[in-house]
Amino acid sequence: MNGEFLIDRKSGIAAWKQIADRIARAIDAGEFDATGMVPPETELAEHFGVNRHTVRSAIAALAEGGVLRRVQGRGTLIEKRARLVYPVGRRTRFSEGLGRQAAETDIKLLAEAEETASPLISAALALEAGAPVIRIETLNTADGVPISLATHYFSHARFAGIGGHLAAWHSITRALAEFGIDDYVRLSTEVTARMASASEVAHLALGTTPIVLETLAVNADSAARPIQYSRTLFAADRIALRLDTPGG
Amino acid sequence: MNGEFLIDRKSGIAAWKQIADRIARAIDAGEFDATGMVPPETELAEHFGVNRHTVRSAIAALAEGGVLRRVQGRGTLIEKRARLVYPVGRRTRFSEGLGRQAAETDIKLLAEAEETASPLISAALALEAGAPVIRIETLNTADGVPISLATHYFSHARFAGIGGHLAAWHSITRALAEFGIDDYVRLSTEVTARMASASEVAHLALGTTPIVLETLAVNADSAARPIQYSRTLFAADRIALRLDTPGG
DNA sequence: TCGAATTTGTTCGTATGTATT
DNA sequence: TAATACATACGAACAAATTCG
Repeated sequence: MNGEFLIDRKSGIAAWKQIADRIARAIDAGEFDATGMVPPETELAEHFGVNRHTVRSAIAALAEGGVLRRVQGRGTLIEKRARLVYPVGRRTRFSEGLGRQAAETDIKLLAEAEETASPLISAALALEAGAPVIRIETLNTADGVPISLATHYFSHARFAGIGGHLAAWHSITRALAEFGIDDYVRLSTEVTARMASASEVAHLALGTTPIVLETLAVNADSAARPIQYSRTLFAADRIALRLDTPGG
Repeated sequence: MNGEFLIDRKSGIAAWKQIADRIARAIDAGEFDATGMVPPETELAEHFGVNRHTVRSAIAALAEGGVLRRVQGRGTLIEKRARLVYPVGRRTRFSEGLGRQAAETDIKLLAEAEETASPLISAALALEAGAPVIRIETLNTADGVPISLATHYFSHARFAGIGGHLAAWHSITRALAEFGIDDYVRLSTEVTARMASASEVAHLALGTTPIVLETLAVNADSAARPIQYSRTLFAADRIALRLDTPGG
């Protein structure tokens, strides 16, 4: 947490917010692991070149978000939360991905709708332009904690009624199995990051840093025919994507 | 760009900033591709439920960042800039990755230092705890545009003086070749996202959304011995990572 | 070429929020 | 708690440039 760059007063971001973000990032980087607590308010105030009131506002916001806990007379303690690692590879499945990191994972169906495919989606699914597709929105959780928010597209001609199967099975893999898909593989994954919208913040229960990792992925059946196009949002402060590139 | 979620007045983020972010994201999603311009200020003001001045502040920030261009009497035009796709896989090399997307790439040495390895780095490089390592900071550009900011760690025992070679060759691959490394492969990559620090914003020339994709990667020689541990930051609004999952 | 409509640019003033002392 | 400075946001009016019939 270097002090060479102080607070930008014209950034459109309040000073307390900037300080809260930097404290959160320093915690994330493990800078206070030795003590398990944040430096005293007076010290932070001097470090950032602001008044102690401002530091207190920052800490209050972090305490509100469950990142810190203030104890009068002792200091400001860090509530620990490990970042989960989500493997992305040829056989990516939400239900298996987190493995031992979570006791129980769940996929909840948020919405289902029939649409005509946009050019992007029809290309990804190898459908004719404007072909009917099923859009499915899911919230994926691990031990009750929201992990990701996904939008899936399937060909309507081939997967009519998949929403019902998903709602029953709580598993994409099993819902696809109802249509004779015994196995599927991931063809491609593209990752970007951005600020979350207000509704995404709400669904993913994002805290002080509403940043999401956005993945665009295409899955194919064993005959290499594309069957699923998905856009998935991960809470960036809760999840790291891991790409394993073994073999050779 | 739905209007159901308006502006959060208690978020610590100024209204103009929130609007700027949302306009930027709508542009990114291609919502204004039909006209190539943003709706008129009065319309945006009504849409977001704010005064026209506030919208103007948002647009001013985006214009400053080169996202928009205002023309009196005509409207506010979108400056197009395609997002580059950076492939990440078993044979990831910056000099080759962007391929036809850029005419010329360059790696500039920013700093070199000798350090003792942290537990994380010594584990990644299969070194003894506290072994001396070389830390190298580079700025990687494509056609003059900053793409990524990287910190690389190498064993000092094996790669003493690599900084000089890197400065001379402007290529990690060639610098490693000076030490007899004919080929190397990537073992793993971990991707997260976060807000950029002020110095990172400066190096990467980030605009209104100072979000970076952070990758942690380990490269190994042909004998599968780890030789390089790197942390790389990509400008999230300029780069998408493509995770290659070969085989099957 | 004219003129109305549209859209951005500018300048007042006022009120509120944020941060410091 | 109170005084102060500055950034933010709103409202109204008008100016200047562009478009289009």
